[in-house]
Amino acid sequence: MASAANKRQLKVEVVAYKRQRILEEGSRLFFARGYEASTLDMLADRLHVTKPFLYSYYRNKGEILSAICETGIRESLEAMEAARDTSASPRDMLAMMVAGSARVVIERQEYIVVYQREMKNLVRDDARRILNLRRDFDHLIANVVEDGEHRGQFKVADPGLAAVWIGGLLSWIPNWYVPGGSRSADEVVDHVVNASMRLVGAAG
Amino acid sequence: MASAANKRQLKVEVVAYKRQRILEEGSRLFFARGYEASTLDMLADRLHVTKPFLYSYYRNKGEILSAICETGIRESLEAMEAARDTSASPRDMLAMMVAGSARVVIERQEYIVVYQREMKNLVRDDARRILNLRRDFDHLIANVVEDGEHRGQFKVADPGLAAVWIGGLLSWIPNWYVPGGSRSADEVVDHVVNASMRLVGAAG
DNA sequence: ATAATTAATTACTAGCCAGTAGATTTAGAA
DNA sequence: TTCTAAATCTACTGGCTAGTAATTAATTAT
Repeated sequence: MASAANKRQLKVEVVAYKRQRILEEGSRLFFARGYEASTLDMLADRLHVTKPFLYSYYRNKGEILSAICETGIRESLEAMEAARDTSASPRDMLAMMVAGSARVVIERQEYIVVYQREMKNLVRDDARRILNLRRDFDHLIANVVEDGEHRGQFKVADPGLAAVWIGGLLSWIPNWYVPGGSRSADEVVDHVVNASMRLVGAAG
Repeated sequence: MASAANKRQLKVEVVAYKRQRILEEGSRLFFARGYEASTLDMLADRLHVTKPFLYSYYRNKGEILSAICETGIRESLEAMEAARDTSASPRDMLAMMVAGSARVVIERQEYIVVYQREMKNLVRDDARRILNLRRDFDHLIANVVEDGEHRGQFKVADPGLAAVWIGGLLSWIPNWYVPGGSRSADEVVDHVVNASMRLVGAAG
């Protein structure tokens, strides 16, 4: 039988679920129509609720956007951190990092595209917080590239720049990968990993 | 002394200049604030004119956006076509193509970024017209990559995909090149050319 | 000079939408 | 069942902006 504590716990989960559903539909809507052109009434309709419902889960429209942007970059970052925390060689580690975050980009296309496109609509504080995540992301790549360079596995002029290039490849995926199209997600991941390896001048 | 024909000619040029100035300030404004968040009154203010002035040079806000997007992609395309119309080897031709359009991207950052970000706000016909320019752009790269592959100068699995990657590198420039920053425009062009060469597996 | 035409402005409206106040329904506790 | 609190909805508004009609200013032609 359900104790009071269990019920409280359940309620917390339900709230979290509702917040997540708002982001899910929000990311699809903003992806399809753009942030400014999307109205909260549209978002509410898609969720079969009303606008004030949204306001009891997020303070305002901007907070929904910032949560979407943060989710996209944070999940990519987490995939990279998981790869960093192995003891693989720089070469394998970079491949794992790129593959991991490529999978996030593919799975969360809408979040990533909205993040890139609509960043400019974030209020200053949100923009800074999210920019810092982005910086962490770039540093993670730069560090492993630099490490590989020192160990002679890579051949690059400027590890920081190489990291930016790789970030670019990852961000570019949604521009050409069509879900359900001729290329499978795994193929796409392979291509991105290979392209990254070429960019850092990995032998092979 | 000015003939009637000369005056007519001059007037045509003045109209063209005004239209171009609208695009110039429009691209800066849309770049800085986003298309939807920019109002025509803001744009008019920057040009020291009034909103109805704009309406006598463009039918509506959307037409200004589409002209900006088209300018960005068209100039990049023209730079590529100029390189194609030489008799250079695939390797040199690709380098010239990438360098040429990289220079356009650097010079016209605002146009390019607005094009990428705000494409979704174009009405159907404009979107199609501009997408076709984009296709031409990709095909131009793909053709030279394929040619180089056949002649053994490049080593790629999928020329079409390699073209997309290179397009991605070019589009990514505005995300890290800061005008007046530590890297000169020429350095940036070199980096992009080198990265492109690595992506197509050019020897050397 | 002056009439005619072109260019640009002032002053307005219609519609849209983020955000909110207050009513109503639903769920949980006693 | 009835009472209380939480969740959600109905109904509204204030501000903003694309687009326009009517007017004035500037050019050009006669």
